Amino acid sequence: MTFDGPAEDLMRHPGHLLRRALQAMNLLWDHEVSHVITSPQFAALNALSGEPALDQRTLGERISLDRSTMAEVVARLSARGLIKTARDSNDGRRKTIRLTPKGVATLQHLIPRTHQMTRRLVGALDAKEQAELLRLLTTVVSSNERRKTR
Amino acid sequence: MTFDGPAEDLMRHPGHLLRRALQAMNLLWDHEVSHVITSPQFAALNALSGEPALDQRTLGERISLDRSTMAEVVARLSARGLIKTARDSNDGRRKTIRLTPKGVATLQHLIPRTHQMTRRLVGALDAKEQAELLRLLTTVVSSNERRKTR
DNA sequence: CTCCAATCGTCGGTACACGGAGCATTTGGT
DNA sequence: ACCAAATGCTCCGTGTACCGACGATTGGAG
Repeated sequence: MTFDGPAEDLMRHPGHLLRRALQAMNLLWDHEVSHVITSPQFAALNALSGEPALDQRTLGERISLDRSTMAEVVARLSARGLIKTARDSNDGRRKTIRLTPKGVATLQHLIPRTHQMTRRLVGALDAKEQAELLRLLTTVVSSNERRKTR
Repeated sequence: MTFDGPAEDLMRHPGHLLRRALQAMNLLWDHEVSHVITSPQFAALNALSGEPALDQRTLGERISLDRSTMAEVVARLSARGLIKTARDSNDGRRKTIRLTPKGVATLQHLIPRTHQMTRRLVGALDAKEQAELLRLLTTVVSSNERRKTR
């Protein structure tokens, strides 16, 4: 028995393709959106624009980040002056997080760029295919929803 | 002007969905495949099964990892005794990498588990949709191929 | 044959991403 | 009112992932 190629063709593994696709997205993000604000940071700002004064854990649930990662992202956004944190007066355990005016401005500034980035990312697909990709990914994501965010 | 929700619906951003999908994949990987060998590590072993004695950089190109990350993955696989590295006698800069018997055995052992993991990941889609997802992701990945791996 | 540019690997720095342990605070059951 | 369980955040350890800089080595131009 000889080896003509790898044991598995990774190009047929959705997991591998997802990793590659996300790498491409991150690369495009740096070029087209910002090399300062990352996509998880953008997601956090965006979530706060709809629900101000979220506590850290809930914010993490909204954008699907665990506690540890959320803490780091919050620290960086805070250091950049895009958000402000405060202890919840009703619950001393919680940290409530709010956008600063600078955070709002940054978010508004980046939104068109994210659309441009998306166009480049999926530009090789026609409109129908783009919609289908969105639908399939949404199905995969929601069917694998995490039971519990530690 | 009031805010009824976030400025953007991230569920319509392919980039965000890719991140979520990859998170789901990684979670499944831990449960269904191995919490010791990660998916990039598996990819490396798999690539080596098809092309023994690759140098570190080329191995990275095969599975789409940059030199720094590849170095770390190689170090971990080496520490686990799954690969063996040696200086290339023809080119002192290069490190050639080979699977050990233990590496081959581990790869063979994990392959069925990766398929099981994939079934769970995309199980909510029918066969036709799974094939379509694979096709769309492949198109996105190849249309955003990196020009140069630093 | 001798430099010089290109190349390979390393290292340090930054940023996600997650689990587990630990601490403070809150809450629910009695 | 009290204490135990639950909860929110932090800290630590591990593992991708990438960039820029650096040293060693190679190979080609002159």
